[in-house]
Amino acid sequence: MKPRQTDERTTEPTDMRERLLAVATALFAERGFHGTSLQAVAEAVGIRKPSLLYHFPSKGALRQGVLEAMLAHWRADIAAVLARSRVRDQLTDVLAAMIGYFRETPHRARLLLREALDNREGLEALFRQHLKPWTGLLIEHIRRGQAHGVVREDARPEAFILQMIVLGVGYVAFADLGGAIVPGVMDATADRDTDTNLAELLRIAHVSLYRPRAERPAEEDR
Amino acid sequence: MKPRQTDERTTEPTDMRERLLAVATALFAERGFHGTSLQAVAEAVGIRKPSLLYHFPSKGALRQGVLEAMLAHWRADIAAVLARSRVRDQLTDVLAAMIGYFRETPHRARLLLREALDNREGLEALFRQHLKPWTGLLIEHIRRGQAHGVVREDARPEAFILQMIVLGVGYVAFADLGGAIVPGVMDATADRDTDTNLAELLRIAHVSLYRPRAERPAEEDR
DNA sequence: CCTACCGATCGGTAGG
DNA sequence: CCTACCGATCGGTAGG
Repeated sequence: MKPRQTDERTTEPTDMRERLLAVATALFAERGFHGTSLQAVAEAVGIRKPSLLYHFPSKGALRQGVLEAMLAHWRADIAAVLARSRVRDQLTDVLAAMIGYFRETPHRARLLLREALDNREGLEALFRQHLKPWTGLLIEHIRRGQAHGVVREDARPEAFILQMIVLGVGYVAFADLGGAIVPGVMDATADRDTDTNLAELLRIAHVSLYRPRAERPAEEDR
Repeated sequence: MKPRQTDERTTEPTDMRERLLAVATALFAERGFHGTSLQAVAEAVGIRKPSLLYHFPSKGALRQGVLEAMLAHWRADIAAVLARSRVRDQLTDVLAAMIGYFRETPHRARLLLREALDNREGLEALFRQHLKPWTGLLIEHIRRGQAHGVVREDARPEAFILQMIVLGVGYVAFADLGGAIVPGVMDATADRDTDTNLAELLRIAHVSLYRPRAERPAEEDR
């Protein structure tokens, strides 16, 4: 929204800002906000600490920038996901797409969890603005599904979506931890088990949301 | 296992250790390991920092102590939960009991998530020792349920348990964040919605694990 | 975007 | 369990 100030004196245009955001995102995600020093961020992009502080006047401002950049990506990407998957019977497609999206950059899932833990208020404010509208759409879709007899009547739309977000984000963030918790998971080939875990997640979502086909009313268009 | 050294010169016996662990657990959970200073821990129990370092020779040792104390509690409490709920049809009882247990001390759920994020190896080692045997029992129980035709055949026992742990811990840790994510959740009375969310979590678990009663074979004892 | 520098706080030690 | 103290690093500023 704010017109980004371009510094005329610099050789390259200010994509330095974006490089800093990318590096800070990764470091905050892996080591946490308090576990990451400005020095470490600056070093990773090849500048000095005071130069970083020119782009972001404080460490808190950097955090805010990281959070806003992530949410901005979501706005676009979630819209794309929702548009791509024609949601009729397959609301779980949306979930699958979300998880796939997060799996490409597990950074984001971990950063999200961290911020939920130690920056609750800041995250809440951003969520309310950027995420709530989209979850609202999904909830409404579930309600319509219930009216059409496709979705189970005992499902509580809001609570269901909330649980699926928790499950999806948590699953991605901790995908590699499975073997330590449950015997037989991820002891051997990692990819195979990751697929199994993902498939199970989607099965849980699907079974707990949709009525069995046999019990559904005859299907029509729309 | 290690015989705890009792300091003869001290007036009170060394329950100072336990007070330190309790306070450190709370602070690590709320502010994170890197966000908590030894000074803050010492201050909270009313001693000086070097005195803390007498009980725990380093910050890392304190973290380890906190983790081990938590896992030790689990060993006992999980056993109690498993013994209490006669698991026949109601494996979700175990889940409900677990969540109830965590809800009493949300500290533990948050601490667990934090450690999973920035102390992966340390946590893995502890899990492998203390948690895996219990999850193994649950998995075997699910398998038996499948053999008896009570549990859905498409459920993958290991992956299911893993997802339920992620869901349970995540739900407790972020219970108060729901309103910011999903419209209509926790906008009004918090307790009411917490119950709704919990009920939905249990519904999801139950529906996705058990076959509908109608489809089950005639039930016999054991 | 840099060098030079600041006070505060960090985890930890010495020594009793 | 304390006082006294350490070097290192923290986030941030001055000034160019």
